[in-house]
Amino acid sequence: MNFSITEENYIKAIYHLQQVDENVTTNELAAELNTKAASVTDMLKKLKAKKLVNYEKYQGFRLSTEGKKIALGVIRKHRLWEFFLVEKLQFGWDEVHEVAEELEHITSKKLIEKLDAFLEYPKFDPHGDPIPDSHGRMAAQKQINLLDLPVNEPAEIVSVGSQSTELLELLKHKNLGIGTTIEVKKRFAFDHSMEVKMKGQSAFIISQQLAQALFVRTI
Amino acid sequence: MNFSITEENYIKAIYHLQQVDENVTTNELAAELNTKAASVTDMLKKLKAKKLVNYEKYQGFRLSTEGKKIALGVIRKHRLWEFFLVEKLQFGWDEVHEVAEELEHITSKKLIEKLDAFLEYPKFDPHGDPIPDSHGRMAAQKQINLLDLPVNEPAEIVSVGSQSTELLELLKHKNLGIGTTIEVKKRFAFDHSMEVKMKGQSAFIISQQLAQALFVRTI
DNA sequence: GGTAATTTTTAGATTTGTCTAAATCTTATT
DNA sequence: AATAAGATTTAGACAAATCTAAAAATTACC
Repeated sequence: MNFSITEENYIKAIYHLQQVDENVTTNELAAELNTKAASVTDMLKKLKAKKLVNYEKYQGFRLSTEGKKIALGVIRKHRLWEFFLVEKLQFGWDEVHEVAEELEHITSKKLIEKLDAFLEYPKFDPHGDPIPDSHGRMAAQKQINLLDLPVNEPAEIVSVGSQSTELLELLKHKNLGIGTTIEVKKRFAFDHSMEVKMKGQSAFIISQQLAQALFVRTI
Repeated sequence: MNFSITEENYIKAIYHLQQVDENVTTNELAAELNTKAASVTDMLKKLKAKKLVNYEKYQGFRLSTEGKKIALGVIRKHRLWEFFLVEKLQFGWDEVHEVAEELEHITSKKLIEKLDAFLEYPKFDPHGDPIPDSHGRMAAQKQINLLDLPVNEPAEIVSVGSQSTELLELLKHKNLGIGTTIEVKKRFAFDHSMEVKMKGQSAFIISQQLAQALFVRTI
């Protein structure tokens, strides 16, 4: 079956919200999609009729098995295109999100399989997120939040918590990115800020908000 | 300004019809787009309001200068993507049209410039049609119809007159394609069929309809 | 030049996705 | 357990793009 771009965007958004909390609410989804609760209710009826969500009035909702499959398909396309944009077209990793939001809705199955082969079956996208394979399977990222990284343990940044331009701009400014090696030197309980250090550079302070958006793997 | 996918498809279709006859009619366009004359009239009012067509009720219409610019932009994207699909993703040249119909509507300007660079600024797409540059300029194809090719003059196929799957299937069957060298051996006035020959193969017959769909350049 | 045939446009309806405002349900509080 | 606050749904409207059927304009023809 085929789905509209809007339907795909709803499904993808529900998938992302489910990562945090299995049961998704109307207001949460409206906020995620910059739309109104009433519009969400309308769309949920459609998605329920298509058996993509399990939804009971006033009770919240979650994706059905079929819905998850659709979500993973869209995410696969999104992340493969991001990889293509960065690795082949020399885009910066902080400027590919919007373009991939459009490319992910191209329908050809053959296209995405051939693109995957052309890119030599990458496992992670430029933001460090795993790319689902054609069956929806993806590598588990055993990553922890920078807030939870013990002091003096070098770790590699593997993923960022959001794709907002504001965050990406800040990361660029501080020269932080996927693959950067970083170490926590000191924590300040008052505001949860922390002093961190990159190899060969002097230490600097990052805020709680920023630390929370960064995921690392110890090395 | 930004245009909807539907608007872009109308503009592109008008552009193509104008190649044959400068003044385009409502019915022609409806046939080209597989829609109804009433829908065309509605859209023409919109395009006129946006100053993309010169249109007077009942009088037919043509693209404005601005409209032509939009059309060339869409055609540029379409042909660049076709080139990408064939050269990089190993698609057959007869299976790229539908996919490119979707890709041509991706809006990022930066994407298309980077794609152009990645492909090393190709001048012709896999069907032999010239690719407009970022200013809308394209190489003129001094090509003639196979129907008009003199007997015993070897020529190279540079373009096909339509992208219909029926035509492409026939070409594949006969092993004809862009770049094929061909020579007319004999013409039959009765049905305008002709005997042609490819280097190292025995001659065979092609119909008027097929010959009409092939454009060649003598060598 | 008047009528017939054809083309084009208008009028009114439909579908998809959205909105605001009002109604209804759930949850939190006392 | 009653009420207030908050979340969710319904009702009714709107814009984009489409359709069918009917009206209007153009063109073709005798």
